[in-house]
Amino acid sequence: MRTRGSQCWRGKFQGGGYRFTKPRELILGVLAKSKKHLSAEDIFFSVHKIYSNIGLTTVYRNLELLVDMGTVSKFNFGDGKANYELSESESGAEHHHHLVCQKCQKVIDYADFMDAEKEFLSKIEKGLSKKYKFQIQDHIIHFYGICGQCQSK
Amino acid sequence: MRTRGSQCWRGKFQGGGYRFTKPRELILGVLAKSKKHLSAEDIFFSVHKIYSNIGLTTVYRNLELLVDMGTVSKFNFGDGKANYELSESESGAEHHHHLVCQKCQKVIDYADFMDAEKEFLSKIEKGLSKKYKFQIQDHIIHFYGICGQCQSK
DNA sequence: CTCCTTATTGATAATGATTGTCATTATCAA
DNA sequence: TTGATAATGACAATCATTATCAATAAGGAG
Repeated sequence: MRTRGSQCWRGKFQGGGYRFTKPRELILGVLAKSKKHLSAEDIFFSVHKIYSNIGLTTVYRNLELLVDMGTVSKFNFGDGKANYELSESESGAEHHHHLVCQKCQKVIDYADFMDAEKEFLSKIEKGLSKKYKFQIQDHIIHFYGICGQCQSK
Repeated sequence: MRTRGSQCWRGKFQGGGYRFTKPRELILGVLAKSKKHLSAEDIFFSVHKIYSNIGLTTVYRNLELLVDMGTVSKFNFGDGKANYELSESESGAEHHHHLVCQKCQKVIDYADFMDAEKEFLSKIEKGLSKKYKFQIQDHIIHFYGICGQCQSK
């Protein structure tokens, strides 16, 4: 279940006719360690510390590729920049969703009530994909509101 | 329940110490007629047809205000631009969510299974807001996948 | 109705995130 | 080891959005 070590990633790339390069290894390494959504720039800076040759363009290019490969998930929380994280199937991370504070833009991950969610999704996914002929691959649930800190101001 | 006519909107603005201006009237008019998520540029062009003085900056400024007032909802579907629509409480529109095609970026609204959703939300909202001290105001559910047209290509 | 304060506007420039270009470099199959 | 070409990085370009600022207009006071 666990995908460990860069050799495993090598195969993913080569299987798709892609090459396994230093930037790709390091970008995935950063994502794997962080386990929380990072912006392209965050990733750029992290990689830059250990590989100062890296270009921001390369980070964007590879994130796009990784999203296409299904290895990485891309989110938009409404602050103008995209965030990326290893997709759950890759990271073994818990399935989770987000609470987005509309004052300070903070994002809280939560992974509670997944039993209730599973029950809910099982009820509707089939119906939706039939009615709209839409092949569902993924879903997100975002709650918007005010976080504790912002409430007490 | 129905909020009809621009005089009703006038009050909303004036109540908040804002003025009721032509651009604001027209922007709301476009949103009210369209009933589907429009980008700032979409709105700009629509208003421009009947009021060619309008500036794109003004559209952005007023959309921001309207979002703050809770009159308009802002979405990010991941295509780089934000989309706006009258919030449900204003438009009387059905509560709905979105199916986002990852190939062609098309967005399908759906309003099915709302009973199941209500049941699900009632189970988890209270728990979430307690556990994370997060005051929930709104939520979105997006399903990502491939739409019918793109499947048959 | 007129005046006056000031919220609002629109043109413009500026920003910030992301994408395109292209010559150079490096991967990996043969 | 070598060669075809995928991938890179520097740079310029684009796209959405935001800041600036002088000119305009909404609406309350008189």
